[in-house]
Amino acid sequence: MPELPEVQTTVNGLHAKVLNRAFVDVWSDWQKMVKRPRDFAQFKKELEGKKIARVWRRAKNVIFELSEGYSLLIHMKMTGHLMVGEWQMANGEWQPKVPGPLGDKVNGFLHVIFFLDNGDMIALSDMRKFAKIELWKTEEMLASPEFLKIGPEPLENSFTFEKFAAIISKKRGKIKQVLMDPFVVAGIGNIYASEALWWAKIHPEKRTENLSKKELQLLYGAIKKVLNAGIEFGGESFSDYRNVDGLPGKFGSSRQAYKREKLECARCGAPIARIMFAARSAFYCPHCQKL
DNA sequence: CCCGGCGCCTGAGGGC
DNA sequence: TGCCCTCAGGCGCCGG
Repeated sequence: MPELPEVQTTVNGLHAKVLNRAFVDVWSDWQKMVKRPRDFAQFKKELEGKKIARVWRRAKNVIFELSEGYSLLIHMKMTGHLMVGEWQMANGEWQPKVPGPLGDKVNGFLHVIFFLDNGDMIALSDMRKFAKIELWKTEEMLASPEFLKIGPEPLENSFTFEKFAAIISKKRGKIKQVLMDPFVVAGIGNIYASEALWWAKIHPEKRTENLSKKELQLLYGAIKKVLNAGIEFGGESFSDYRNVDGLPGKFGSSRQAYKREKLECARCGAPIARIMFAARSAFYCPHCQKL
């Protein structure tokens, strides 16, 4: 489940490996992942020959800035991950040319492969096929309503405490749910929301209107802390996430709450609890995270 | 506006 | 061994 740190790790890896390469072909066995243009043949035709000038991230979207004013946007959703390497078709399946992590079972759900002009390939593995691919004119993408309404980037300097507090004060609801809203803050998902609330000692169901300024300050710092740690460790691979080399991230070693149900809280020793709301599980310490 | 719930998908893991 | 159920959850969308 790639969230901001996982997407950033992917972007960093892509940027290092595919800069200045041009797309020469695309293969897919699940063409409906391509949402724009809806027609796959048209998508392929428009993409071919475009050169990668930059790879960047907005919220959880991986964006390839291309030549001729185009951008290729990929959202990996739940189980998607992008890898760079070389694969070949054998017995009706794509196999990595060189044995190694790319051949791991987790990496084997290849549904889209982009072929580059140096023989390298960018492969999208996505077990659950939720990923979304869109080819835009960059200007249209940047001006699109869905892009404009994305919330601030929590790791940018412009994301000040004042801005964060102002946004939260406008939203009513349970803090964890509000944090995960991509229009409130970009890129925080289930894992990092639970982690940030643990560090800030705030109960995930605490309502935003009941948060003190002190709590908001702690939460603001905790968000930056856990996201930066996530990037530093190359992401979290509790589920299917892998980096561009097909390898798992190492954030798991510093997880304090997520998926630690019944294990001891590192701060007070009480067992971590799990509750469900908004169709999602939240993990927290019932002793030191206050409502 | 707020909230909940479903759809999109499929594999892992538990109960029986 | 195998079948059925639940769970995993980003995000758009719909409806009360």
